Amino acid sequence: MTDHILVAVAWPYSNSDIHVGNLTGSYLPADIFARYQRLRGNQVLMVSGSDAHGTPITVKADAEGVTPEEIYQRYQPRFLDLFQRLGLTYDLFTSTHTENHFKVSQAVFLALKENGYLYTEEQQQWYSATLKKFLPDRYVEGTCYICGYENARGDQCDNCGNVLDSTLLINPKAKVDGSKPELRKTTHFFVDLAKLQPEVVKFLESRQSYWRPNVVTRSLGWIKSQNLHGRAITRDLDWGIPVPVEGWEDKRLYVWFEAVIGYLSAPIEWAQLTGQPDAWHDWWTDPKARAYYFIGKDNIDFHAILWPAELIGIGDKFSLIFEGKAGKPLNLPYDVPANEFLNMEEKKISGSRNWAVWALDFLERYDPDPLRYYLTVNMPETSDSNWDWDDFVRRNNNELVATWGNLANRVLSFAYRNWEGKVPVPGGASLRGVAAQQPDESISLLLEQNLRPADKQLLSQVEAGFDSVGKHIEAVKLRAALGEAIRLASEVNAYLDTQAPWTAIKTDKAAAATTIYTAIQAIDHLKLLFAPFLPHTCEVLHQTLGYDQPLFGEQYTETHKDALGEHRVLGYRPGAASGAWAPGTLAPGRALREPKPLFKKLEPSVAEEERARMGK
RNA sequence: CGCGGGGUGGAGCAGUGGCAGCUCGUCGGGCUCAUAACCCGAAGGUCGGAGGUUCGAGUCCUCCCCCCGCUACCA
Repeated sequence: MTDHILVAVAWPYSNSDIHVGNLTGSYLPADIFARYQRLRGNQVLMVSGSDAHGTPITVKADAEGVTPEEIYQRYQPRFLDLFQRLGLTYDLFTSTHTENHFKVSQAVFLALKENGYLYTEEQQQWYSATLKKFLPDRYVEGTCYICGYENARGDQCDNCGNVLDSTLLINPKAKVDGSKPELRKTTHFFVDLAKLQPEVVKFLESRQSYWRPNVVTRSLGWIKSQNLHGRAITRDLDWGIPVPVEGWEDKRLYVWFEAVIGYLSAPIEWAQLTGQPDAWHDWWTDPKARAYYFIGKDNIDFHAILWPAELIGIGDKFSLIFEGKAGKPLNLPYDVPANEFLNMEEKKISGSRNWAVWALDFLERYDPDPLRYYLTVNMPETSDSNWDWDDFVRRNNNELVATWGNLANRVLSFAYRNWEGKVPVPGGASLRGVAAQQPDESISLLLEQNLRPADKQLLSQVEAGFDSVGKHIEAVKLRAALGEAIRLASEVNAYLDTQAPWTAIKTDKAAAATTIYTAIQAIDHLKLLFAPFLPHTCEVLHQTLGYDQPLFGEQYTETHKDALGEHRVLGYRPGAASGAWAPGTLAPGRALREPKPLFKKLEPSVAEEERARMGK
């Protein structure tokens, strides 16, 4: 039975590079989960894209005197480059600045409107006569009406820290040209969250038994303490998605409302690009499909409350509006395994103050798998965690290199040297007498007759890992899952120490052959258990073990044109992917490729150098 | 104030009623195939504090203390 699994990953704002905190918060756990589900044989669709709209991008564009589009086009290729190098296997990583996303978002807006969940209301906002436009709160500065600080921002005072009502600012000035703005009335659409609240609460309560407490208790607590109230979903801007209502040409959909719709628009775009336009329904309207949203804790409200509210409000109207045929309701999130934050050397990561490890920069000096390893064993699954350079070096050297990398290296180089580059035959039968491609039955018989109790015991221990590691990944407990895999590697090291094939080979080569066969078989299993976490090195190991077909498929980038221009996307095609989450049987006599160490040991001085680089 | 998360041997964490565990580090020993890597053993904790429920409590209840978040174009 194969399941349809939507892996929905947080959409990065395309106004800044990605750092290790972003990675461990959402992108990396999503990829580990997706790779595991693919190995399990499930139908995975992992989607995301860059959030090209919203104030952060226009602020940066204005500061540099370029268009928001230019900002987005600058970061998009850097995202794609990073995700390929780190092996984040999005089936589609696109952007919100596509014709498809515009249409899907507008259809969602209209569905909510038709179902009676939207209403309009007048508010007052600052308007600049010189710029001839409304100013977002952040574009207005003035004197704080609470503490008297003269350079307070429209949305918050940096001096007293209070959140401000921008219309009360004293001596307001437009940030761009210093002109004095005036208050004008403007009308906006609001989504009636109060009306949706009972359904949202019901949805959250139905997930309470298995969601992380920091996600579900917090969301329920928040709703019950203050109740949901109407929230504006349009703004007076010119960058973004037009409001699909006559007379509203000067307004755009508010970015908080529109960006999450990417989880729906990206699967639709993916379906179109792969020539099966209806395929997105398998993940979105089949109630058996499960959707997992990988996000950081800052996004919990949007994914656990507001997005479900939008989906509930859409009802079954989306298909009717978007593709002109009656449809079914859209699936609500199955799980939202939000992570807490990763701190940097005990202090909060800050992109603007450059207190961060930038992912692309990191990959200039180190390999991707050690980064994936460290970020996984340190993943902030239950509380904030900490990036520490000493700890990075220690864990790389003492766990990744020593326990797992060294295990593969010591066994494979021993086998390669002593058995003519081949997998030894248990019981020590002559290599010439055993064809490398035997029928499975004769291999089973050979193993049954020649493996000793200790060998069989080790193999069944490691095979149990497919169950135990798998269960942890399914519950999105990735730290525990990887810890379990490392523990199993340690078991194999202990087994080797007991059997001491390096001694046996001098007196009883047959016994040594049985031991090394068993160890290689165990490594072949471990390779799969580690594969979701360490895909690059496991792929190399897979080849060293003599396989020709890769474990995973391949990533690619493409450029697509639509009415808005060009956008570059990242994709994934399974191709010759052959990995499966199940113990295989290693053929005795199979030719190995020359083994090389999978990981590099790092000098302890690395930690000092990296801290110096950060200016600490 | 309130709400949410967290407080477990030197460090980082797991553990929702039944002899307190894991990884790293430390100390001692073994091995020498391996990237001075691997294996075994030991020391080290009154599980933030106080009270309660129970035959039995990190684990449930009550109160208290401490840290983090709920504000930011800073994930």
